[in-house]
Amino acid sequence: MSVTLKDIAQIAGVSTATVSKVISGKHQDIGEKTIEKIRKIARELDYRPNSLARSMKTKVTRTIGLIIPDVRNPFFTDLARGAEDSAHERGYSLLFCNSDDDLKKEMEYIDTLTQKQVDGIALAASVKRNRKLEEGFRISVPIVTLDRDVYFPGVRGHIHSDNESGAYDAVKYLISLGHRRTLFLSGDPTIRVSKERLEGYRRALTEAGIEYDENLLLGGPFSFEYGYEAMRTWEMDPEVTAIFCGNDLIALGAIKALKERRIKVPQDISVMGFDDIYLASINTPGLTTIRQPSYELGYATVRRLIDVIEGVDHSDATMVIKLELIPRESTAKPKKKAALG
Amino acid sequence: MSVTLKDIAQIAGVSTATVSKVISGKHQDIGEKTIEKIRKIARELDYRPNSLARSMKTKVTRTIGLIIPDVRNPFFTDLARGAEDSAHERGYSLLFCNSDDDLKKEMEYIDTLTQKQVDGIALAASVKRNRKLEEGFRISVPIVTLDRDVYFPGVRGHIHSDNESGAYDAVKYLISLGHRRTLFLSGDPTIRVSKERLEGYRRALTEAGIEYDENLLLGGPFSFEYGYEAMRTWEMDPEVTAIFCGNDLIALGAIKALKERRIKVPQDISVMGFDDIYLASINTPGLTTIRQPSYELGYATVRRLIDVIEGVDHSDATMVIKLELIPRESTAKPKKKAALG
DNA sequence: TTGTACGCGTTATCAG
DNA sequence: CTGATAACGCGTACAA
Repeated sequence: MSVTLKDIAQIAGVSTATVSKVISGKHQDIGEKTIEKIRKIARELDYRPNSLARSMKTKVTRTIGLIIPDVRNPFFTDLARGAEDSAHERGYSLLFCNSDDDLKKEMEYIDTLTQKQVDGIALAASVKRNRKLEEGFRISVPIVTLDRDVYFPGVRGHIHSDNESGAYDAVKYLISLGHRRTLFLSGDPTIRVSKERLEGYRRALTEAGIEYDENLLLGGPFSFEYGYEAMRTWEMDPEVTAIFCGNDLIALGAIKALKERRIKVPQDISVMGFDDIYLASINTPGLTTIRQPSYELGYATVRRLIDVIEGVDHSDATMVIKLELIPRESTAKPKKKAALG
Repeated sequence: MSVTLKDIAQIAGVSTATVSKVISGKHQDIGEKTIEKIRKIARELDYRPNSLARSMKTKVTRTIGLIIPDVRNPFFTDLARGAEDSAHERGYSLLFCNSDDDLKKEMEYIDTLTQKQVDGIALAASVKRNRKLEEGFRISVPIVTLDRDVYFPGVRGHIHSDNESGAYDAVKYLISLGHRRTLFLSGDPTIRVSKERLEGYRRALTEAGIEYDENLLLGGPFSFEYGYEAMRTWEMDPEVTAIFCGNDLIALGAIKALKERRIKVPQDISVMGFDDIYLASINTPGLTTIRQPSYELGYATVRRLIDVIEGVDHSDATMVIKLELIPRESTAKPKKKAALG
């Protein structure tokens, strides 16, 4: 059995109230000698407060939940770390949940977290939503969502990247290099981030007076394997001189397939990614991409969440993160031949 | 305020004891009608048990801690996911902590976890240990350690990879291809895993009648950057036809530097890694490596931990995981020229 | 300056 | 079959 306040009180010959005050630093009105005595005993007995009991009284656990689809997705790896750092800095612990993009699992996690009395939840929601199901789901703790849309009632904040502008910048950059026909190898086209990126893609085209061609839109999972397969089986279009990918994994898969088909990147075709995961920088060629500050995203989300929890409420409920273009070696001007058709 | 047992009891006109029994399924001796009544009210009020209160009584939180150096290290990314899956399957939640290889931070985390009354801790300890400090550190919860040595008293199990054999297999494989001089680009040579891998390296050499040359041992951080720098500045030794790296990141860095120096992998020089992180498979060329099942390692560690917690004690206190060689394209027979000197 | 007493929400023990 | 009642460890009015 571990040592409790009562034990200390008994040994010191004082009441638990006194000990409690000393331990939790509220000893404005306790005698110097008693303070010292209690501290000494606590040290000797290696006393550790029981957070559970404390939380029962205070209604505060200093624990928050983080729900993400899968840490192994590099985007969420960094995000998770950012979230943990943010929590740790503010003295909170993080309960770690992988939902596998499964709404049911996600809701079960929310349930568990709620029962464990977390002070709040940072939710990178699963892709597949079910509006009906969600709207009937009662949540009693503050939630801040991240990167995806959620219909749970009671969401207290929303943080996401400016996907539209990011995609716009990407395609504009390709156009500025001289690319007129750019394949958009999107991720799952049904989810919001993909739609937003498509918007950006189209805006850049429109602005440059290039007509949108829906044959240049391909979509699939956000994975290396998808990018690889898509480009392995892709029917070459000699006028396409660039590929803009839904994320870096897709881009890296595409590059691998192109290599195998003896199509040189960037000499024959330029490739752009999205996210700027670590692999993007160490790949050969280095991948030109749109950097999503995923660490910062996780960090900011948890900071916001804790602000909400602690009542340091921010006025604006949703926060949009700006993205940045990182030029590397996977993009170049199209060859004259190709450009001329 | 959320609804409690008492609320339900009041409405149902029974005692909290009765409600408690029904809610937690211990109603062998409760009347059918009362059961139904209570269930109905609970449903209508959307009652959620308060885990904190429950844990206070039962002394069990069904929460465990996971301490790793950094999720962003790909090895630990998978390990973390394996750990979470394992915990989730058994109905446990996971408190997620990144120690940054800092013993002090690690001890602080252990402290917090203890106060939060976790049922146990899975610890992938930081590299830099301090025997003296550790041995004075009292820990009251079961700990299972993972991959690294720890001197905390009270450690209840230890799981690690068979590094020596892994390295032995790697070098033996290189030798079987015909390589006689293999550079060992180790990770931090002062830590145990590195020492074990060096042992394996030497054993393979000895067995093949090749003399160990300490000039062929280089060591540094387990990072891409280190591998890159080391090979960028390496003074070419034409007799060295293979490089065995302390982990995959080092290997990938080395390959990048070699590429820049116009040294072809594997034609001019073979490169082997260690770990088999995801990048190893998608890199070009695919990296021959020793697969450490990091997901499984995390999974097994948590399973063991929970077995200890629940008293399903295993007899053997330490478990060694076998490693597997994954041949890919970064290794080949040395060119005749080189082989002939 | 210190102590008393109660409550947080739950479970367990035992008596009815 | 059901219900008081006492814990669990701590914090906090309020009293002394």
